[in-house]
Parts: sequence; structure tokens; C-alpha cells
Amino acid sequence: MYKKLTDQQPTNHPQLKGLRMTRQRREVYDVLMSHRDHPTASEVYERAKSNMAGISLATVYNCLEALVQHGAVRQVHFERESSRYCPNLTAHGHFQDEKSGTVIDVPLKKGASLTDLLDLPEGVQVNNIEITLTGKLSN
Amino acid sequence: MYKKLTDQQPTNHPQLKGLRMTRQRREVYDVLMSHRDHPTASEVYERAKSNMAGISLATVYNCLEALVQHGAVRQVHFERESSRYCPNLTAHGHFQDEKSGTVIDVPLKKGASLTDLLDLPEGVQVNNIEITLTGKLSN
DNA sequence: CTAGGTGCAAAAGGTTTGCGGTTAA
DNA sequence: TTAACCGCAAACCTTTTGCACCTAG
Repeated sequence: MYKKLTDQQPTNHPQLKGLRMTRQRREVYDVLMSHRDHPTASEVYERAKSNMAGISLATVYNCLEALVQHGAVRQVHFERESSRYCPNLTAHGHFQDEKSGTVIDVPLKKGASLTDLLDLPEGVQVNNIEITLTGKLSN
Repeated sequence: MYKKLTDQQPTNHPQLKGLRMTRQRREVYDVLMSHRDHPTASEVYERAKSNMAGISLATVYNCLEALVQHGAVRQVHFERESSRYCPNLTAHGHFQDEKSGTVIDVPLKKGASLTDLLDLPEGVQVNNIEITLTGKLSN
């Protein structure tokens, strides 16, 4: 079970320093943590509404944005799809099944580093890496 | 210099088998091949217009779609940006400079395979891989 | 107390679609 | 000849923004 952000520890999460923890942001964060299935903003909105009737889609977008900016959550992009959100902060990629749309985390093998694999020009500073695969799950 | 698709060899390009080569598709393809700088659909549209006054944005989208479907071109996605298009069909990733927005190809080191790096579940079939990096160029 | 969030509705892009006329093969 | 494509404009969807009110710290 993940550590829920309570009123007593609103900004204690290592990634949430300096982020003002409002009810709506907490709700959005909790939605992402409780079903780690890479929902879109609209899906987060639907789930958040069941616990917090008045929340608006725009607010969900704003909350997701704030969480992403503070490094609490990652945004994932697949072709022709709206953004999805992932609370897994470890180094990993994503695989999407073409038929079902299901997204799964794909961990990096331990000790492996993507930059070992790539011929990057001298002196570039990499701040963000996104690895997305699409294909078919065996099932 | 790349091999221009002419009327004499409209579908000889290995990747373009079965693709009906209209004037507009050829123009769009030529735009991508002559400036390999990962333009967006709107940028392709602007460039295509200078050679083909009547072409419409919707047609550019349709042509890009057709070229992507036939594997002649790849679509690249960066956070918060509209799709960009890349005619480089070799295995490579993309790096975008945060300040200028410039996108460069990042080749894989030879002999390297991305799947060596990832803990993929048994039996998945990977059809497409996208690696996108963002950060700062040294300059 | 007040800087910063929220809700709402409207606007802003980017991309897709429907239809009547056109064209590659 | 004709299935497929193009041009246009309108529709569609996701995401952002402006403004008045509200609230966490």
C-alpha cells in the first residue's frame, strides 16, 4: 500500500516539496496511486468525480500539470492518443497492446543504462527519457 | 541525395509498395526528404505550399498518415507538442533541445539492441519503439 | 491574511471527417 | 474506367485560459 498524503503530512512526500496540497490535488494523486493503469486525464476525472462530486475536468488537468511539474507523476505519450499519467518514478518504459490499449510498465534490466546504448553528441544534458513500445501481448 | 520518386518509378521505393503515389503525397514525401529536420504537419504544409499552391492542410495530414501507414516515414511525439515527422527509417531515437526546440536523430550504438535493456514479459511482439530524450545541447 | 488554487465556460490548437469533384493506374 | 484521393470547411477532442470566488498555510 502506498503512503497516503494526509493533512498531517501534506508535503512530506519526497517529490512533493513545495507543492501546495489541496483537496483536489490529493484526490488526483490518490486516483493515480490506487489504480496504476496509466489513465488519461478524462479517466482520472471520471474516477475523481466518484469521491469528489464537484471537481472539474479543468481542475484535473491543472492538478496533473502541477504533479508532473513537481516530479510526483510522469506523463506518457502514445501515438494518436491523449496523454496518460504514471506514478511509477523508477526508470522504466511503457508497452501498449495494440488491440486492447492496455499499458504496462517495462522495467529496465538492472545495471542497464539507456545512454550506454545511444550515440549522444558530446556534452548534451539529458533531463528526460521516454521509451514507448507498441505491439501485441502474448496472452 | 535521396532518390526522388518520379512518375517513372512511383512505387519503387521499398517502403512504398502499394501506396498510390499522387502529386500531393510525392510533394509531402519530398518535403520530408529534403529537410530532415523533423517538421510538424503545419511546417510540412507551409513548405509544400511553396511548390504546390493549392495543397490543403487536411491533405497534408492525410498524406502524412498514408506515408506513416506504409512505413515510409515515422511519426515522433514530444511532450506537449504536435506530432513531428522523420524520414530516417534506421533504428534511432530523438533528442529535443528544451530551449530551441531543435530535434536531432540519436543513432543506436552499433550492435546495440533496445530489447537487451528492457525486461519485457515473455512472448510480447514489439512492432514499434519510440525513444525520446529532452534536455540541453552543449553548444 | 493573501498568494495561489478552484470551478466554470469559453477559446484555442491539433487532427479528423464528410462530401462533391478529380485523378492515378 | 473507377477506386481512391483531394480540397474545403466544419466537426471533434484534448488541453489551456480568463475571471470571480475560495482556501491552505
